[in-house]
Amino acid sequence: MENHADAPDAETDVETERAPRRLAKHEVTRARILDSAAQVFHDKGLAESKLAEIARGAGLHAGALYYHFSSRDDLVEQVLNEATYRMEDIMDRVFSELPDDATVIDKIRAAIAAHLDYVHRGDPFVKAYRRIYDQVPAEVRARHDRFEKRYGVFWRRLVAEGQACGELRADIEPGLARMLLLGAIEYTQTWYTPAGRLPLDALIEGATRFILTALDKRAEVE
Amino acid sequence: MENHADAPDAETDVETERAPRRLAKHEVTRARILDSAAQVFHDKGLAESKLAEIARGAGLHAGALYYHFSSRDDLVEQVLNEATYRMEDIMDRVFSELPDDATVIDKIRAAIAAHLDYVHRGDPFVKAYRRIYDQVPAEVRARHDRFEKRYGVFWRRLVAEGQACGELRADIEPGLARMLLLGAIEYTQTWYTPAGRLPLDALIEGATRFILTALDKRAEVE
DNA sequence: GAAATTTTTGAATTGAAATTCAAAACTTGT
DNA sequence: ACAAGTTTTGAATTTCAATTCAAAAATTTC
Repeated sequence: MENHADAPDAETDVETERAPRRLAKHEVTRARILDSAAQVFHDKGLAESKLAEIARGAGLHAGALYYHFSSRDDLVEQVLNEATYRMEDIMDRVFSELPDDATVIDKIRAAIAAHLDYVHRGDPFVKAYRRIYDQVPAEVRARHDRFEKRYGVFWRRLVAEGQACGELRADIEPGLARMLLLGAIEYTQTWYTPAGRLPLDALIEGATRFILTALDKRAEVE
Repeated sequence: MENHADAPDAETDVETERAPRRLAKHEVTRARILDSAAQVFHDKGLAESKLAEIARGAGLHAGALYYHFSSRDDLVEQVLNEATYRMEDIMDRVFSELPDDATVIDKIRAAIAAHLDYVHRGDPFVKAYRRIYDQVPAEVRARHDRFEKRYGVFWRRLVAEGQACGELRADIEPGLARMLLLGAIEYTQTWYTPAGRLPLDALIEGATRFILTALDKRAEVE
């Protein structure tokens, strides 16, 4: 009995020896399972995602998953964790690349673009996260709220800062403004697909214009 | 179990011209099941909602549901339908009450207020709808999209009309503008609770200001 | 108020998918 | 190349909730 005959190319990397220590087999497999899970979660949502399919995507049978994860919920949680790390990374990177004299409006513009770009084009984990977040068992979600909160605070600070220095209108509470703009952005996940008639760049530009006009001090109408 | 303590004019059964006909028992029960389902769906999400619990909320056992609905998915679909139906109803009413010379901006203002009010002042169907919509089996969703689309078109027309007559800025595609503003509104359901520090009126006012500024011709900034 | 009809019950069945596990297949160190 | 450890298999088991159904209860009809 051959072990996975048709499974993903058993790549015998002789010269992959580089800086980082060669990963143990179980680490590689675990990563492959997580990748597959993120993909399936994103495509199907949580309820329709079967362990058998996730395993198949990783070149394994369902039973093998239990060598790496203690349960389905555990696997779900690890995917969420991984997504969280990556999203924080992304935001950090975006901000560290901004010039020192960037205005608040510049920062918001960059953050909107980064969010939309990663969510629609980027990392499968981030996509999966947004897709399944409100479907996960309450208990798992509770353990993740910490991160959610951090992301919310990040946006709220940005808005408050803009109001304080007069770039943004001050007649909408920062907390409220933040939720409204996040709503416009997050909701794109329910309707937008980059394959459609609207290119991602156009989405980003339109959304940025919409949100910045809503917030800009100079735009106050009444 | 006494079922009808209050039996109005029993004599006038023959004339069915005026009074709304007395509902058949199965109609009443069916409505009770739908109410209970909406409640449970909203509280627990789709995956965690068991038929037994829904039945209990309606004073029945799980098996009885099958007298009224052909399957769990059927029940889910009826809840979605009812929610959409109610939403449209409200919108119709709001518009029919507007003065004839109302501007597009007036109409949008009224629609935003109606949507938020309805959704947060407690119709369980609308709440349930937003909670479970992206968790329903693809097949159910597909059959339901027809309803969903009508509501979307309604908003899109409004925006397009406003652009055509010059009240709204024309540099954001009407379809896109509609989804962004709907996002800001719909997303409130994931974070807003009327019991919190922000009164519903303030939410409505803030959201209206945010959205109308984003769209108003006079607010164009760049 | 008895027969016919509608509705509900409660237990049994089904089904789908998660989980377990002993044996088999691999990998690694010496 | 062998032994000791690691990982995967594949079939069997468990779990849990949807579904079915015959009989009972409630309701309507005549």
